[in-house]
Amino acid sequence: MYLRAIAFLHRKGRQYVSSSDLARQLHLKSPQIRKDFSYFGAFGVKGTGYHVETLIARIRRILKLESRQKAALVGAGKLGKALAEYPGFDVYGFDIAAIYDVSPDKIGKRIGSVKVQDVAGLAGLRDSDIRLAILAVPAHAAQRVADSLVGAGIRGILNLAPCYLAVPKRVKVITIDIAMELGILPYYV
Amino acid sequence: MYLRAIAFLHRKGRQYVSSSDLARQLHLKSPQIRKDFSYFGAFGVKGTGYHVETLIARIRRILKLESRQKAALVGAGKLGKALAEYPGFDVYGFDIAAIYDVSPDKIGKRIGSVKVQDVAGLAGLRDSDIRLAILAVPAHAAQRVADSLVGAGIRGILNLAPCYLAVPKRVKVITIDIAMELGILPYYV
DNA sequence: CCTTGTGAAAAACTTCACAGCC
DNA sequence: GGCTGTGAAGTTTTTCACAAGG
Repeated sequence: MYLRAIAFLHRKGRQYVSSSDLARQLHLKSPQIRKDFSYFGAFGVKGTGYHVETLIARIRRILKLESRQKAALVGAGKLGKALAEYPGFDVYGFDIAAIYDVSPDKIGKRIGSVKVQDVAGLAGLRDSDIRLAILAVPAHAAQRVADSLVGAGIRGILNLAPCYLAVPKRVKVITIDIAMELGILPYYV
Repeated sequence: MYLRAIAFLHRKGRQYVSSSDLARQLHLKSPQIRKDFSYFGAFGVKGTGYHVETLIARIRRILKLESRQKAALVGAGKLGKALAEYPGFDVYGFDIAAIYDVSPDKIGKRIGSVKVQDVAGLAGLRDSDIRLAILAVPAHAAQRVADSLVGAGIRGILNLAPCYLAVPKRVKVITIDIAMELGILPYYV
């Protein structure tokens, strides 16, 4: 979250940022931000703020994002295609290095520069250096694919299907349920 | 969140569910769930659990989801198109009732049964009963569109662009930054 | 025996306040 | 004057423990 806001300032050529600047932008209180940053190890400059580039490097290291990482995408439907060509992953240093689908119509086609492979071959991920996967398949197929991903040595799954996934503890799952997020809006209006 | 899990049980024909069942499924502790439900007003049956249909009705009422709601979609790019045809919104009772884009290539075309309109006409939303919007435009355009939406009387925005939006307090914004979510996975693996 | 509902204890998080430094 | 770093205070959230009911 911080990374996005700070990277934005960095692109605007900003050298230093103060906790209260960030607080305003992120709708947080400034001591909150200082406390968070102090967990990273203190490196702010009193009277000036935090050095933007140092801050970015520090956060990247904590998130283990120093080097570019590869991720696999499973599901080349409309959502999958949109994600495959989404430029936003680049900011965090991610490359979509493999794409899988069940549909024979899609297998063999290219999305960008990546060829769509048969999900049946998911196990082949074990021999690659891909340890993250994005799941953009229908909910009813999600658990099955997740099992294959786990079997293929995947360590983290970003699940776009509206369901919970049962996985071993060593695998981290983050679920984004877009419809659910929309569902909580009426509560506030 | 509860709604998704409970609706799932409902489709499987389950009549009652206990707090510990849900806890297992949602990776929470059972007293947590009982406490949450008790805020809704207690209606569990001791020794049996909660009546699934009553629970769904109760949650829908709290989230103001009793009747179907309309939402506008701004941005008919790849992501926008994927969302427009995403069946998941239906579960929560949402209809995508209007779609907007800037591109002349897209304006006038249909996505599903909805015709894409020019964003310049966003203000026309004021005369409709649409009070929620989904924003699927590039980050650099998001604030501008958000301003138009606010001007058109929109009360809630689901923002898919990786940026913060400045809006009046009466408007609720929920931002989903898919790349950011992927970005926190390496931290855990 | 299985469950809920809830007060009390514990933990986590947030905010405040201010000393110290540029 | 403007800002960081941090202990202390305050607040919210989570967990525990258990009485009471089907």
